[in-house]
Amino acid sequence: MLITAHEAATDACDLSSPSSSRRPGADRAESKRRPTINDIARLAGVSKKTVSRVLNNSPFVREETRLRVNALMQEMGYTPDPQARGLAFRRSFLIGMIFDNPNAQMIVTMQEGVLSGLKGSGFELVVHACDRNAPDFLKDVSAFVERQKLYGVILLPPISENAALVDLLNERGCHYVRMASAVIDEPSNLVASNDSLATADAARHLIKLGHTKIGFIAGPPGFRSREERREGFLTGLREHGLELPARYSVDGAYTYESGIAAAEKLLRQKPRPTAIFASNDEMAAGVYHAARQAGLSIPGDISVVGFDDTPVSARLWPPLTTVRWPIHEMGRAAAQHFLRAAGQRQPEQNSSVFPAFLVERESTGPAPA
Amino acid sequence: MLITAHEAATDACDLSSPSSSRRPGADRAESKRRPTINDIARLAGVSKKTVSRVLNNSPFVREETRLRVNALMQEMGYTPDPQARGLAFRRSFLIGMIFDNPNAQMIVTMQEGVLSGLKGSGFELVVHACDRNAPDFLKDVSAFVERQKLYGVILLPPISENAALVDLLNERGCHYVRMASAVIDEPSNLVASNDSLATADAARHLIKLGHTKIGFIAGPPGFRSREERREGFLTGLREHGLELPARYSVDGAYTYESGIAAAEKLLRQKPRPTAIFASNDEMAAGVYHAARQAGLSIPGDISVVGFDDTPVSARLWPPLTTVRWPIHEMGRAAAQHFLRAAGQRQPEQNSSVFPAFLVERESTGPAPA
DNA sequence: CAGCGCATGACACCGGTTACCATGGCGCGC
DNA sequence: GCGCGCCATGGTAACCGGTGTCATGCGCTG
Repeated sequence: MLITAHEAATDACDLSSPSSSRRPGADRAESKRRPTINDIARLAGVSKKTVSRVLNNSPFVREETRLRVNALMQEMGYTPDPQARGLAFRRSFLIGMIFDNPNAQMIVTMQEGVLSGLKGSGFELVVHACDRNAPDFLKDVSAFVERQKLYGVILLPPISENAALVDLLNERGCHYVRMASAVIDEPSNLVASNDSLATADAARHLIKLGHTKIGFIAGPPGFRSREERREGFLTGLREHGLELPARYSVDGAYTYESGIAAAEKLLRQKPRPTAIFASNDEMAAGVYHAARQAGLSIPGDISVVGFDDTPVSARLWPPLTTVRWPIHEMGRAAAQHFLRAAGQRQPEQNSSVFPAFLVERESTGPAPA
Repeated sequence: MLITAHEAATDACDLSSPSSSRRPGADRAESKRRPTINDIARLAGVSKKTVSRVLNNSPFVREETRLRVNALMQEMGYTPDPQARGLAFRRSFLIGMIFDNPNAQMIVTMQEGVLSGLKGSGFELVVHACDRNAPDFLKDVSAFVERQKLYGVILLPPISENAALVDLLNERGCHYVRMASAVIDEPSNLVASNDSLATADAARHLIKLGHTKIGFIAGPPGFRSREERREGFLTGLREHGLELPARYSVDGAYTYESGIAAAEKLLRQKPRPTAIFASNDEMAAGVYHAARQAGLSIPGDISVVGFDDTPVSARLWPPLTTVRWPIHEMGRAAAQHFLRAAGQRQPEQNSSVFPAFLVERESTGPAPA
């Protein structure tokens, strides 16, 4: 049963109307009515169609008329009803943000970025959590987009790489932005960071400190970022003639626990690596744990680098050297993508890349002799 | 300018219509139309009004008719258009979550809880960040609620304690739920934890370990949780005949940095406290930092207790003893509050308290001799 | 047979939009 | 100099997809 049960207040036996459970002054109902387009039209002495033209920036309105109508709207505090507008447009003014992601900080930061970009535009942000492994994943998302007639959709990693989902949105003609860790296949409707470059920097940083035995903890399969960070890291190594032997490369799951397990495995290798790059901060925190258990000091015995620059990374001891990517800015960019689509401005620049970069803190130091 | 610019596609010079920038197969427009209430009515051989009655669970529909219509809706994959419904209801089916809160983990967990409670109900969650100190704070929130005709609003701490905002919602007749750290003044429309009880437990825990010189880092003014946690802590102390001398009580700001500063101040006191309670985990992490700088071991030289049980607390070393409050469940409860209002079920139980409790980890130990 | 309750339908309406038409001013051709 | 047609502008009706209001037909009971 998908439908909410609204006992029909009139048809039904009217058991205590929904809204009036506690409303101090419900008598001044008429006076507090929101102004409608008809009110504005009447007061301005024009037709509602003309007001509508003003709202929609139609060029066929005399300047004087436009000014008069705009002033009146301002004065009356008029804002058009998004539902009525959406009904006629066959499209709502809602942006959906769809995610299935363990990284709370990333979600909130992204949200803030999108909201700041959307502020004052009349668009609102609707969040939607989902489970990309559920059998009805596609149906669920599709129903959400369809029902709400979303104006646009923001896909967070890893579901931003779900081809079936992207196809579905394309077919439906729904605006969308994919957030990704690299410019992937088809670069349209994409807001991306360049994880591989930053990760290569991380590798160079370690090499410059004299490390040659470097362990790598990869992300889980299914994440584009896993590949980007891995490739970038290998690139950084190869520049200096280094390779990544299989025994120094372990898979993780982007979780604390998986970071511990991976680090324990790496620390058992002979010779023991003198540095470890973890593909995200959570796993780097796991490396800290494992190093402490093994009685190793950071960075004296072993250097650690993470990725994400979450608050955790600065709370660890010593503070973690990690990679920061500009999530907030990427969120703003996504919002602006939709505003451009709505306002028809510069439709050409609909893809953008935001650089990630290494933040050097105290978890990396010279390789021990 | 509040209004989004939609160049009128017909009136205007039609510069490349908004949506059709890249749509593979746009010809089968008619066949893929979503079924409307009229379609269902026609196929069922009833009027649209009767279909509407079925949708709204009106008791005045013959059982046979209801079944027939329901079956047809199922078969056709019909879902009512929330915009059209909302337009007629003068109320949307959107729940707004309003926050001004630094705690990302809390926001995401709350969101997840709300979403899980809302799932399948037809309601959607719209997030709205705000700045409670901005001059147009009230106007901004009010405009949001008004424009979207929100069905309900969830207020996160600390703005859940903003009396002006609550009044505004009451006047408007808008459903709302306040999230709080205690049952405050008027307990209606409230979902709360009982911070004071859990904090008292924390105090007892430390006392049981032999601590008598206990430092306390309070939250910032303006947060109800500041008072609750403080009161609870004092209660726990007094049960055992202890007091909190002024020199052992410091204000913090719920941030890492403020935790460091507060802890440094406490550690300078003579005699030095052997335990510190920080009113949230971020500040507890700050205490770790200060203790490390002072060359003190946790919990050997000093025990630390936090509050929130954020992921950070388990990543610290040693893992932090802290208080967990069931944010996820509280979010679900908030969602169900609105569903009850919509479905008219048990309208009496519209307030609920969810217990917080101490999670003992390894940052607390016997008081040093 | 009046009167009542249930089940249903006709119709206007929510607040915007589009499609189409009416008007009035102006430039143009004769 | 006058009539015609075009373009800019604004009005009207229908529509988007659901609701509320009220009237109606039916079978019952008293």
